[in-house]
Amino acid sequence: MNTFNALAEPNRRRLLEAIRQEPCTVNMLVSKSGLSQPAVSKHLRYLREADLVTVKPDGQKRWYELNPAPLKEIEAFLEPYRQLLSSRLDAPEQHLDSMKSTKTKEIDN
Amino acid sequence: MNTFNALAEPNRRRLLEAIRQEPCTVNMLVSKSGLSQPAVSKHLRYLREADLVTVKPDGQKRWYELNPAPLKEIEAFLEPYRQLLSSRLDAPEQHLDSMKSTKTKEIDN
DNA sequence: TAGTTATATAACTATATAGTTATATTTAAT
DNA sequence: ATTAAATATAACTATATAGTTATATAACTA
Repeated sequence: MNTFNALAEPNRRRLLEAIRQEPCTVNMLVSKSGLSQPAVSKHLRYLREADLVTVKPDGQKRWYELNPAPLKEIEAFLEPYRQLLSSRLDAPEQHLDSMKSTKTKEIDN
Repeated sequence: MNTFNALAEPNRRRLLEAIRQEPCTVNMLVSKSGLSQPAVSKHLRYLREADLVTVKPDGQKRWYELNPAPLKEIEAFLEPYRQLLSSRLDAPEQHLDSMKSTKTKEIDN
């Protein structure tokens, strides 16, 4: 599981958010997320595979901690888009191509 | 298709990269990517659904252009990780006591 | 020792999706 | 009018994966 895929799943992002705030055991994450224990364990496996978390065994508990390093890849990907984001973006919603429900195709070329 | 999912697929990231550099027609993207035309069209559909690209019809051609706005969501997600990235990252592997200063540790089980 | 707790994993189901080939649709060219 | 070109989509296959329930494993506890 790579970084992008690991972040693609919303529950996984939430789990990572929880782990970012403080190291968590599986049961803590079960409580915080409302997911079943196997579901959490499975997500944690993917997060481990993506190297986004590390595990510290402590008796029966496993403390999951954040490893933000792989997020550099996302940062790197986003980097070239950043100036476009800041220049184009702050101007509120210029993209008038919302021809979602209308068939009026505002084509000008 | 949401932003995270749209970026999860490597070919789709490559297509977006190409479109970022210059507006592209489908055939241009087929050439650049080596994917089949239906595969490209399918990826473009997801990118459209994620609002990451817009289309400008021009005769039989469709010019696909970048809309970076949805990337703000990724930026927002990454934001809280950014200081961790810069501080922890260069120094390899010592994130043991990252919670001892301000965090209340609420171990409840 | 027996039972309980914490976590992981196996087996399964259901869904999403990346690719394919074939075809439809629209526009351009003859 | 035909034909060709550009693109989209349908139908299909194969794979990944998010969830489930049941079970395995290891560590604690009485």
